[in-house]
Amino acid sequence: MGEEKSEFLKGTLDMLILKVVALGPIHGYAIAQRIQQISRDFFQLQQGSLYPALHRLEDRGWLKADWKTTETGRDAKFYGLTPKGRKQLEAEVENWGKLTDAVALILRTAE
Amino acid sequence: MGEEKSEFLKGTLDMLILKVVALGPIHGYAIAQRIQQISRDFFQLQQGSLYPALHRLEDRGWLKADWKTTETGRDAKFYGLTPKGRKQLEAEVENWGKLTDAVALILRTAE
DNA sequence: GGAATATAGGTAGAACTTCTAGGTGTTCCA
DNA sequence: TGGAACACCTAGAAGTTCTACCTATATTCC
Repeated sequence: MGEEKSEFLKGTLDMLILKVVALGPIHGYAIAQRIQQISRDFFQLQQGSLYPALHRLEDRGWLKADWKTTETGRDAKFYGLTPKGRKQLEAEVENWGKLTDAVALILRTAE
Repeated sequence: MGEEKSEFLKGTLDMLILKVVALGPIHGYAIAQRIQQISRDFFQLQQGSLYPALHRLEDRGWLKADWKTTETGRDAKFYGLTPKGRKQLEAEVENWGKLTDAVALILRTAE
């Protein structure tokens, strides 16, 4: 009943992943950590959301992955943005701005 | 290919409906029109999204409906906010603020 | 040495929302 | 009288995200 509930990503997950990847090559596990850190723990990205999302973005040609070795000697898939992915990120950011503007218009309405 | 695509509500639909209903008793068809008008056509709420959402909100005890007659002499279900619905709206607005703040933190990050 | 924890990858299936595409009937106006 | 706008609705598909699992390796602590 009174339990804490995990936060919904509300359709922003793809954009957030693209943005974090745009900062430089990074592997999946670190993407989740970064999103959580930067958002000050608001987003707690579960692996069951993360990996399907990464595969989806790769399938669409927005991300490209290479197996490399991390600093700590582990095998990990490093993701990078494709040119298509960069355009997609721009489009999503623009649309996010329009969406939040539209929501703000409605939330500000008073009778 | 180059066609216009309908806009996603990205999980905001419930909040938007609750907000519009909070402005005063209103029937479903008019809710969709208002959301579209106030958002300057950004949101184009389809009936197949609208009515299931209204029933969902009513089932959860956030909305209450009464059949009445419109000014133009038609039967319509007028929706109003329950006390529970008002609390839910406040909670959703608060969470929306936190969500957009968290997204903004990530989008503003530069390497 | 052995156990626990953190790191790193993943899948399966359910739950939920939203969309597409239909359907019914009424009132108004040309 | 016939079409557009109004007003209600459902079914089924598509898509995302969640819960709950799984594997394996490196590090740290007892």
